[in-house]
Amino acid sequence: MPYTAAHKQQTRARIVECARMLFNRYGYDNVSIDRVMEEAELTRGGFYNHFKSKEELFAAAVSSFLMGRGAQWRAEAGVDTSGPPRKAARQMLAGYLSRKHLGDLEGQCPMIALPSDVARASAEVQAAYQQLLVAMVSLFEGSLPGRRAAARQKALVLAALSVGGMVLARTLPSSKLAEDVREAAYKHGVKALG
Amino acid sequence: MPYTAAHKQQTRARIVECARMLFNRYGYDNVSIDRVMEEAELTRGGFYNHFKSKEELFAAAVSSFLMGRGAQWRAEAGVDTSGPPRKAARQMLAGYLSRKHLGDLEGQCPMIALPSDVARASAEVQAAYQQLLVAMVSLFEGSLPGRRAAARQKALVLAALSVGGMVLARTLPSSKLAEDVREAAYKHGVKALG
DNA sequence: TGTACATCAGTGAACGCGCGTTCACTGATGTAC
DNA sequence: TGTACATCAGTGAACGCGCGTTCACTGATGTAC
Repeated sequence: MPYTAAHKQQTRARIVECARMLFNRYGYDNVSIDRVMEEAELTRGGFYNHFKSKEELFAAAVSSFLMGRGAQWRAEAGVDTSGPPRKAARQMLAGYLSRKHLGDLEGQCPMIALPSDVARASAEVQAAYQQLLVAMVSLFEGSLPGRRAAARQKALVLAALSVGGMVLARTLPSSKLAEDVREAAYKHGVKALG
Repeated sequence: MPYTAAHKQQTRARIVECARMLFNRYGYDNVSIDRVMEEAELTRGGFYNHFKSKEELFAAAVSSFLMGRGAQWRAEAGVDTSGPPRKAARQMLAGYLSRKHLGDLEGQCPMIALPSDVARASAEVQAAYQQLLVAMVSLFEGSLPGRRAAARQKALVLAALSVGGMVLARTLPSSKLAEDVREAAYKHGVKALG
């Protein structure tokens, strides 16, 4: 067998990572396969050795965030999931709703960058999006005291507030309003986490 | 002057309304000018008699919701802005986070349908989006008692929660989770409104 | 009241361009001997 | 250890197609007489 299996895997991962960054910044429809492959220092023809369609790449790109760039994101934001859950949740909230995260077009969470793109995409892409939400909800839920049902409900609210606040802030023209929304969501979240 | 000014205005309004519905359902990039004009029972060539670019149409489509389809939306949802503000805010919240609104792809609020499209569009489009948010925040803010600053902050949180809850529910595959997010956001909103 | 005219909303062919995908190929590589 | 070979990751030209926009035109209409 020429080329190792690891070599192909690495190439694939490089394509996915480039796609994730470009989709995040420009949106799914505005990024061509050519552009992704060029960014990965490859030529377009090889794309279909790795993916059966552009849509499959989309799912892989969204999905990759959790363990890939998202892990780095958590490290940079100081989110320590091995410590006390309460502390981790507070760190997550602070990092997620930070001004830094708002401005990080390529590194930001795909839940913020791509909601309407995903809403119109295949079930596979939506499933990848759901993974991200489930991870966030679980982190919040695990940090909340009291009965399970109540904690889960509160965690869902915190997730909707976090993603919603950031989506709004990203969508508005850079303005005091955008900053106010982000700030208000953060402050309310901190209070709700306790 | 052949054709009345009103005639041209009406044609323009028809194009904008068709565009709003199509953008809402399929997204800005997935709807061609040809498609919009066809839906409005016109041919593509006439488009540039009314708009200088597709992007200008986008801004008009988002902007049109507030006084156009949005007014109808409020009427159907039983939102009575001429009555007590408290009551109007409760009606708005119930309508906005309703299952019916979630399923209404063409008639839904553009803040839910098009956030990432708008985030990548021109400042004019983003300004139109901001109009919608300002209207919602004002409605909530006016219904909340207490000091202005606190009421405004609470109103921003309610808007982030409402839009965020619906954006997440729309983006997830139709699942229990989507329904849970919508429900949790609604229940928390009701409590926060008081 | 009836008619000729000027206006401009609307038409439809055409433009250059970039898209997702296919395909015959090339050449770097791990393996068998 | 050195070499011939089979594999398949990667190449780049080509495909049909739909896009946003332009433009020379047509013909329905309100107005002047």
